Amino acid sequence: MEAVESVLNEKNSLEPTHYKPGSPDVSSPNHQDDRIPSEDIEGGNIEQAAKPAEQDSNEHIIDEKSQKNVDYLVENGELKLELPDTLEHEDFSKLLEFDEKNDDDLFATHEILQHAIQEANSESHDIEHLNSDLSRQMSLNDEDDDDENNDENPDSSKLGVHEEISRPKLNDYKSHTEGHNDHEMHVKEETLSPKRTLTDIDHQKNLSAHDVLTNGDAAKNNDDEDQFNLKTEPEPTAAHILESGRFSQPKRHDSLTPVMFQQHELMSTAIQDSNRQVPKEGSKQESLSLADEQPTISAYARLDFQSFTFYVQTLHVIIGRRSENDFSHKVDVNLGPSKSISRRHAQIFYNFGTGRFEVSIIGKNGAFVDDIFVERGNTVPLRNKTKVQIGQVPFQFVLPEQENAEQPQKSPEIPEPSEDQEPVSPVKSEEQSARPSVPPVEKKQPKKPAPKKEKKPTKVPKKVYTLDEIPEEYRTKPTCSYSALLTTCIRKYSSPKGMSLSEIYAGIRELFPYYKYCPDGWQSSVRHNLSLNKSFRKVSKEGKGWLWGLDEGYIAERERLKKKQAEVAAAKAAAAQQKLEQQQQQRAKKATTPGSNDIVHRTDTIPRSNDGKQQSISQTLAANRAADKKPSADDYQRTMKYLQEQLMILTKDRKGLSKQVFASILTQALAMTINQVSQAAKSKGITGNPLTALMNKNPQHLNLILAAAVNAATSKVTNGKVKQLVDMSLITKQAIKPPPTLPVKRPTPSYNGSGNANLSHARPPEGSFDPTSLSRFFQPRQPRVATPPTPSIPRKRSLDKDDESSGSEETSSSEDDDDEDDDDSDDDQDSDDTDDDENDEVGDHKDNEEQSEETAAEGVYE
DNA sequence: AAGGGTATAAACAGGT
DNA sequence: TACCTGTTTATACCCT
Repeated sequence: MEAVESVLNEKNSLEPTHYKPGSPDVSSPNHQDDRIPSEDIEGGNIEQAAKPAEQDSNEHIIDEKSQKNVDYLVENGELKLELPDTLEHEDFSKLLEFDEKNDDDLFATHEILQHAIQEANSESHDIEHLNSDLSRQMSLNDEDDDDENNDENPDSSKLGVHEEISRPKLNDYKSHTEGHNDHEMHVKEETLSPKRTLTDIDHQKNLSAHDVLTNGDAAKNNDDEDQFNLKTEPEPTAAHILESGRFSQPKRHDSLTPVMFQQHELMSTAIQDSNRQVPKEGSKQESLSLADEQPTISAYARLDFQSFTFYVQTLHVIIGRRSENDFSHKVDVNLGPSKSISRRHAQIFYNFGTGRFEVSIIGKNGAFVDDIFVERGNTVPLRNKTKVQIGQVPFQFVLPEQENAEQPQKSPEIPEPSEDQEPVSPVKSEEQSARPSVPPVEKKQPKKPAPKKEKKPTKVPKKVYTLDEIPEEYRTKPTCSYSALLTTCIRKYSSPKGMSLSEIYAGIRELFPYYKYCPDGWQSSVRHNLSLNKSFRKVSKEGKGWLWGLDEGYIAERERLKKKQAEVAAAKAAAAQQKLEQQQQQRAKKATTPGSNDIVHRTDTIPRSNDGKQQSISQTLAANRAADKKPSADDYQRTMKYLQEQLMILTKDRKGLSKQVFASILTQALAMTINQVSQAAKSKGITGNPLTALMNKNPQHLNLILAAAVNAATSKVTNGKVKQLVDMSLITKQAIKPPPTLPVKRPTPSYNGSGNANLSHARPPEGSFDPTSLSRFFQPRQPRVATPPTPSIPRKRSLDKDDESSGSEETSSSEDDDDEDDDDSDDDQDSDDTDDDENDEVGDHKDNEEQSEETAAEGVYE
């Protein structure tokens, strides 16, 4: 308590600088209505009073056209800054180039002056100012979205007392022209300062140690007026505060005395300090015609945006995004609706502990301070002319002291100005920590011990996102390969001249935001791919790099090759399967031979189906039953021949499809048919050659299956452009070439009886066959759920691989082609969904897209 | 088990 | 000089 008392007696002061409002008439009476009556505050109603005040009076959209209103508002200090809606993109886009080179231009727009006049204002947030520190601390932990309430509530009670003191009064601003008043105000505020200190101290109690290192120190040292001296600085390093050596303010400022900012001064200083363009001044002059007569505006500092100026008249300013009708949260400086800007993106506040203004980055996208990226949760000091960029909106923090260097320093305490624009280093400097306290004097004279010639800390390390910061859907890496990624990207964004590497990077990030958040390294892979994968070629040279494009020829060739391989694979698969079945049949046959009790025995030898699983008893039995069936090298041949012929018959009408496409369709259809029939039979424990059996027994049905497969394949291959090649409605009536006479007399017994769920429809004669039932065979392939954790984006392996896998072994036959199959599970379960038989919808857009992309992108390095 | 395809990382050279 | 771009090499993993 002693400390508190002493603090209260302190003569620290924090006073705003006085600016001349841009508006001509300043004469209007103070408009205190919107301000929180001190009674309320003192009476402990701060919370109640504060909120309405914030919402109602803090934010007014300035209509540049209604100068009158503006003036009025300005006068009353109510005016809050908000970007004109129209400013949004185009205007901001100019600011994209914010960097040293463009500083001048950026800040040269004449609009600045105009806005300076109109928007000099913001005031109030009384409560907040008081709490600057506290709210800062708190907000650091805040999520972007839950905001102000959290900030203010907790402390408001304590703050209330200080409120009256710290709150700048508009009256004062007006009377400024008479230098004397300044003094008065100054004094007035000094008395208040101590309370702030108290507040700070109080806050400290409530804050976790790590949150308030600086303040904590201050509290300890508050014995005399120097309580805020740098003594407390020693370890000002709250985890969240990053400062560069040069920023380290050796000493704390006992007070922050406001300086009068006069418009004309601003202009001139601006010109000389920042090389601002005269034109700007001119324009400003226009609007500031009354400059001389105008009262000054008290402000601690100001924020120079490209097209307006915001005067920091409170000790706590929230910068963020607010949509037009959203008054749910307070924003002192509205940066527009861009989603890249958080609703509460940053807050500027005066840190009594360090005696300077600081900016805390609250927004999840971080911000740039002097071109250095500062991520959320960090706080950096603000020096004169510190550049800040939030989203795409840059602005400059300007301390009056610097500007009015000529003027007698009213406030030696104001954070030291410095001409240099050295960037803030995210790394804490040794200097700072090493230098416990520096006499106020020091602070002024030597620029800074930091003779750093440092240009810029080499490179800003990319922000490392925590999981929470990454949108859920962008946390997992896309499953598609880089080559697919690149192909897609180039297809989508490239101009005929190609895309530069950086454009490709950007395109990829755009396509897959995952790459916005993931650590760097993928770029290397991208380059590697561009170089090695022949799908990509250099189109033209630009600057130091090339513009990249696709080698469509190569890609087409690749595709063709792939299809070919797919065909071969399918054939192989079919052959393999056939062979297998033959073997099984042979064994089964043997098993049935008299005197052999080796049925059981055989069960051991045959037992494994291709998938390596133990054959079930029923399978074994089925195999045994089929044992007497004639081995079927012939069958196989015959069946294949039949299928091929039927395919040709069914697809007489090629609907203009190219040979290549057509071949692909046939291949896939054949593969589908074989796999599905075989699989269905297998799943029922049927051995033998179900295809042959079906062919023999019910060719009509087989044709239906074939037709459905053709349509599915067609839709798939053509990406839905052609839905069906075969008219299913006619298929049953279509002339069917009779199956070749069989050397084998009887149809596969095994198939005969039981049939399987899928084939069961075949039992009844053609007439009763419901083609719809086939649709389930050819459902569009679902993205493989099996592929573990990585979801959001499609599967990864290329088409050809899938094709191959389809044929490889029966195990996989069940899930054969990625593209054509549907999972087994589907077979039995959602057999009769609403699919139309004929148009088995093959894949949704995405599926198709991906497929084609992947297909095209199929990357082969050599 | 071998080989192909792909992902990563890194070294290096040349350009800006 | 720092950084970007492009090439090349090496290694590892997965899949067929």
